[in-house]
Amino acid sequence: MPQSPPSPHPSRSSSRAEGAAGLARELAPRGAFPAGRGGSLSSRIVAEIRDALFDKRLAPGDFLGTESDLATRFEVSRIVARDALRTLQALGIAEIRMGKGGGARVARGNTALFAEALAVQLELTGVSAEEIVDAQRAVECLAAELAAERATAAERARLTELLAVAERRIGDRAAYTRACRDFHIGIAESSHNRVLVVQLVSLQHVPWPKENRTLTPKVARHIHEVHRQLLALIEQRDSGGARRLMDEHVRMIRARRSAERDSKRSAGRDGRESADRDDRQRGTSDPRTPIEACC
Amino acid sequence: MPQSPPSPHPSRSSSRAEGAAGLARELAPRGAFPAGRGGSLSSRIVAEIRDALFDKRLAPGDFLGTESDLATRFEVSRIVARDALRTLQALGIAEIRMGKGGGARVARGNTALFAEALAVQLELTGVSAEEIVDAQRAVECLAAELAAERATAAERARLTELLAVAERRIGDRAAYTRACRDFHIGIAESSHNRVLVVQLVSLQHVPWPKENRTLTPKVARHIHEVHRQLLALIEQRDSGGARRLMDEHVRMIRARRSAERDSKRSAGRDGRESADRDDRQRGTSDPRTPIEACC
DNA sequence: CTCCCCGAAAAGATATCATCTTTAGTATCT
DNA sequence: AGATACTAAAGATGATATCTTTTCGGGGAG
Repeated sequence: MPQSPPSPHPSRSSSRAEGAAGLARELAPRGAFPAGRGGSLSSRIVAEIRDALFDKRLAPGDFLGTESDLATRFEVSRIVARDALRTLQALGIAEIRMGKGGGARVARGNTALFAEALAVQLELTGVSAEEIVDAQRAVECLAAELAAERATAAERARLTELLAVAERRIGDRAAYTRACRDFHIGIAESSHNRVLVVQLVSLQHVPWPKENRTLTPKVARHIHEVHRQLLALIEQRDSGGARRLMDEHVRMIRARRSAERDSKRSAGRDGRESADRDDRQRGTSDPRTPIEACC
Repeated sequence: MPQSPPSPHPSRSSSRAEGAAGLARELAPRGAFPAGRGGSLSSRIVAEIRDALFDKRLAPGDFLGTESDLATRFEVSRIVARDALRTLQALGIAEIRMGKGGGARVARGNTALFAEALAVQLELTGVSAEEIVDAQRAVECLAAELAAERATAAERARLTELLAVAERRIGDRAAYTRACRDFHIGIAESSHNRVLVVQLVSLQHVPWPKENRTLTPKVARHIHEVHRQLLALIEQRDSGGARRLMDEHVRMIRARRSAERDSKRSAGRDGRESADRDDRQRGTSDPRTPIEACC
């Protein structure tokens, strides 16, 4: 049944032909699992491809083959290859396209996907809002410190722009919260450390976007002032000062959140303002107050 | 140490019957996607279950059903249910068991799985060792600070024990590195912040364990002395001091790693370096210098 | 240049067999 | 009679084969 998998079009789509040709020797099942050491067939394919990635025999953008290709290459059925691709896709390793010229390719880094993975894990672990905000403090303090040391002129200009955008949003709670979050992420990006960016985005992804009730215009103006000072410290390359101010800033956010949570709890069920559509049967002592994206 | 907030042991069979019954009404496809808003059928099932998790209609340990159950409930074929379960499994949301009484259940938080997901993303993004160590600094500094504030007597005793174990391992590089890593993780656990623990474990999972050439007994004794001081500061509840010392400690680790990397490069024989076509970020730096678990 | 058609490939469905795992039940030994 | 060990059945995933449907891309006709 296998209908000539190799060498479809030697001339056109060079990247694809080249990638597929390379894979034929790079990705072939090495050692030919004799008495199958591990679990399922699909998990072996996943392990094989992941190892190839870590060994740099695969790089983002490389063509992995179609379902049929992989099935032929690993001598399994198409469903097994499909299972493996589903897993690789969920892990963010593979991107799959339908239709002619489609197939699986090694994905580029996908921050959003990873952020969701972290969110899931934190949810499953059942962490509290305080734990998340504290971790945010860890990440953002260092981000501010490094941004002060390393931000380029272009990045400083961008932060200035983000700050100006946020100022215009004061008054609109949702919009200001978003602008505020973008400013914080901009600082993380200016740190030239992508790990910090990923961690920060993840943590801000955990709490679903919600209304921020204590974010009055007065509070927003105070936050804006702090952000202005923060940017000034970064422009002065005062890494210690930026770090301290950010520390204080996030501590304040934490305190406001805790207060908000407590007031909500004590206020009880007076006005049915919570847009939660169903009262959770499980939630007697919900440890997880929904918190907002940034400020 | 706090693990699994609710649901200690749901006594299996009851949990299953009850869970399945509950799901019948909790997890049924709501709204009946008329003209399906997006994506494949399996991705809708995944989204449905993930949303149920974030909405707290599902909790770790809940029974999700067998492949056939899901196929029936969502009115799709078993293949689609299977695809969805593959994805949920890869995302760490579901655990799947074979055999009688098997099926899919909502997973407990799985740090190892998540750590690997982070490793994959960092690999795909192509981050440098420096970025990782810097992020480690962010996490560990706050961990030390919070540990000083919150560590219980039992946790302080455990740290003392871990330190003693490490001292006995001086001389054996691999064993000392492991013991050292355990001490650092112990500090993170003493912070009572599971997010920090997850982040730290993830970052230490990224670089695969390797030899640490500059970890001579002399260096190890110096590290041990720093650790001893760190523990003393934690026992004195000097959070600021603990944070500063940890900061300095990780900076030193970073410096040692960079020096190691540089010496390796200058002494290095060739390198099939240029084979990588996409020149990674930030100039030259060899993107993945193998770095060690902890010290 | 646009529209339509065709082919490649994933998405989905159905049927069937293989394998694993738990449970129950029986037989045997003490 | 009771405890242990072996065996069989049931329930579930794992895997294969063979289809139809949907989606995407490209090339050709108007």
